[in-house]
Amino acid sequence: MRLSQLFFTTLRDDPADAEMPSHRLLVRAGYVRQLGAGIYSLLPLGFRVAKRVEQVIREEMDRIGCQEMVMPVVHPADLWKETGRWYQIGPEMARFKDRGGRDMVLAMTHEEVVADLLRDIVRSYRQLPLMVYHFQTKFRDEPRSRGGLIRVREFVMKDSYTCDLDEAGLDTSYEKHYEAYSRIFERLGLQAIAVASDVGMMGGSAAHEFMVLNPFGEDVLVLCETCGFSANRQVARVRVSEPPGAAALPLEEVATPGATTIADLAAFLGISAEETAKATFFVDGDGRLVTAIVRGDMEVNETKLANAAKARALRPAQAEEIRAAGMEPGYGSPIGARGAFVVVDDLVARSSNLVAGANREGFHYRNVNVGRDYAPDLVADLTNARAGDGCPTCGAPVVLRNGIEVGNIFKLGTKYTAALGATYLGEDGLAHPIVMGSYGIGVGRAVACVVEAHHDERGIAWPAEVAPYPAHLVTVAAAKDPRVHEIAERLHDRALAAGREVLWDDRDESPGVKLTDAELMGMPLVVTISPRSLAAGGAEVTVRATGERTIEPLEAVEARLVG
RNA sequence: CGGGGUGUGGCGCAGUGGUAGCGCACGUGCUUUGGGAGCACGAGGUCGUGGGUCCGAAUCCCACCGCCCCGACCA
Repeated sequence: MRLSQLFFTTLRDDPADAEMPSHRLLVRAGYVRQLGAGIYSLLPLGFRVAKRVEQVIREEMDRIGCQEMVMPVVHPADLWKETGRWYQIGPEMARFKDRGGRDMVLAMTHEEVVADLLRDIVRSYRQLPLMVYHFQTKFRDEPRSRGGLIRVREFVMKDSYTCDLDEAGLDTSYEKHYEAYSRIFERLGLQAIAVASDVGMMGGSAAHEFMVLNPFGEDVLVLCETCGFSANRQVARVRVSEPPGAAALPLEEVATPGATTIADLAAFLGISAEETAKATFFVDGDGRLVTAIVRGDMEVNETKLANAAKARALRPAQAEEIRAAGMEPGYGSPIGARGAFVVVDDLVARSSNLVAGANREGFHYRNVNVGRDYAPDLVADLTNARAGDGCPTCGAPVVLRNGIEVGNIFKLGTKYTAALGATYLGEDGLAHPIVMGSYGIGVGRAVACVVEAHHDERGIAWPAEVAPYPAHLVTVAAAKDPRVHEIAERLHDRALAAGREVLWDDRDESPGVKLTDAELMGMPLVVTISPRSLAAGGAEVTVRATGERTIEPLEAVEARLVG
C-alpha cells in the first residue's frame, strides 16, 4: 500500500478531547475518527487491525468447535418481551417502531435470538452440545461513553453461545471458552487476568471477566500477589480481623451536635471509626427504601447490596425519603425505623456495642447491638474490599488495581431457554430446557487495549499478530539516487505478490516527517532505503518496539518482507 | 441525570463591545532531502444554533444543542 494513496492523515498535535494514550494515538496516527459521542469510524488502517484481531478470535473459536454465523442487529421487540428484558432494561436499549408501528429494538446482545433459533431447530439431545458465535454490531445507549474506543455506544462484539444438555455440559463449554480466551489475549499481546465477577442482570451461576490492568480502567480488581487470587471488587469477599467479642451493654443516648459524618462522630466521641456503624440509604426501582448498615470505617459496595437485597436500579435516597421511614439523615440507624428494608453487613452483625444514629438530630446511641436493638431483614457481605485486607484464600494482604474488561464469560443456565421454550427431548423422553452460556469480546476495545499495552512516547508499536501491515518502507532522498525508488517499489511489489502487503511511504515528504509518521503509525518493522543506506550495504531495518537498528543486504530484507 | 469544562478554518489555539487572527496542515512555483526544511504567492471561517441588548456582538444576556472530564449508571 502506497501511503500517497492511503485514506488517512496523521496529526501533529494530540486531539484536544483525547486523554487515554490509545485514544490519542489511534486518532493521531489515522486509525479512527469520531462521529459522535461513543461512535467511531474505523479508517482503513483501523479496520485492518480490527480484522486481524477478529481473525485471531475466529481461529481460537473455530479451534474449540464453535461455529461462526451471523444474527441480525434489528430485532422484533416481541422476542424481548417474551424474556421480559423489554421491560427490565432501561434507556440503554435503543427502541423504535417500524413502518407498521411494530416495536423494534437495536440489539445489545443476542441471547434471545439464539434461544429462538434453538427452539426452532433443536429437537433432540442428539443435536447437543452446540456452540455458535458471531461478530456483530451492538448498540448500547450508554449514559456516558468515554476513553475513545474503550467505552463506546456502537461497537462490534464477538459473542458466542454454548448450548448444552445439562450443567456438566455447560461446565465443559465454559472451560473451553476460558482456555480459548486465554489463548486469544496472549496472541493479542494482552496480559489479561481472569477474575471472578458479578453475574449482573444476565443471571446465571458463575462468571469471569478477562481484565487488563490499566490506570484508566473502570473496574477495581482485588488481587493477591501471594496466591494469585483475583476478583472484581463487586464480588470480592475479603477477610478482616474479627471484632472483639464483648457482652452487650445498655443502650445509651449521647448528644453529638453537628456530628453528621463518621469522621466527625469518631473525633467528637474520641473513638475509632471501627467502633461506629454507618447507615446508608437507597431507593430501588420499585420505590423500596433500602438501608445498608456497614462499619464506619468501610464503604458499601452497591453491587453487593443490590444482589443481597434482590434490588435493581438502586439510587441514593433523598432526605425526605429517609425521614419518611423514620430515620434522620446524618444521625440515621434502623432503630425505630419503619418501612425500610434493612440489610446489615455481616461484620456489623458480629460486632457489639457500636455507636449508631439515634434518628434524632444531634444524637447518637452508644452500645447498639444488632438483634437486640433492631432486627435486620438480611445479613450479608456488603462492603468494598480495601487494599491490605486479607485474601480470602490465603490471608495475605490484597492489592487493588484498576482494570479494563476485554472479555467475559457467563454461565447463563436456562433463563432464556426456559422463557422461550427452547427445549430438547432427552433420552428419558421428556422435554428439558437447553442450558446456555454466553461469552463476549469487544473487538474495538481489544484494539484499544493493545495500543495501551504497546506504545511509547513516539507512537504505537503493534505486535506482529495484529499490525495492519508487517512493515513500513520509508524512502529517503529518492531524488539523489534513482535506485532508492526502484528498490522500494520492487520490495513492495514482491511482498504483495507473496501475499504480504507492506506499507510504503512514497510521499514527497522530508525524512523527518516520514520517519516520525512511521513511528507514530507503529508497524513492527521500519525499513529505510536511502542513498546512505545503500552505500552502507542495503536498507536500514528498525524494530519499532525495541528501536534496534541494523543495516541488512537487500536480499535479506526482501526475504523478511516476503516471508 | 448531577458537578466541572469547552465550542473561532482540516488540527491545535489567541481574540472579553468597534475591519476575524496565529502556528501547523493545504494549493502553486522554485530551492531542499537521514529526524516534523526554506522562500514567494495563494485558497479556506454561517465564530455551535436560536433569540435578545446595543449605533455596533466571536465578545454582554437568555434558551437550546454538541463534545470532553468527574460522579451516578454500565446485559
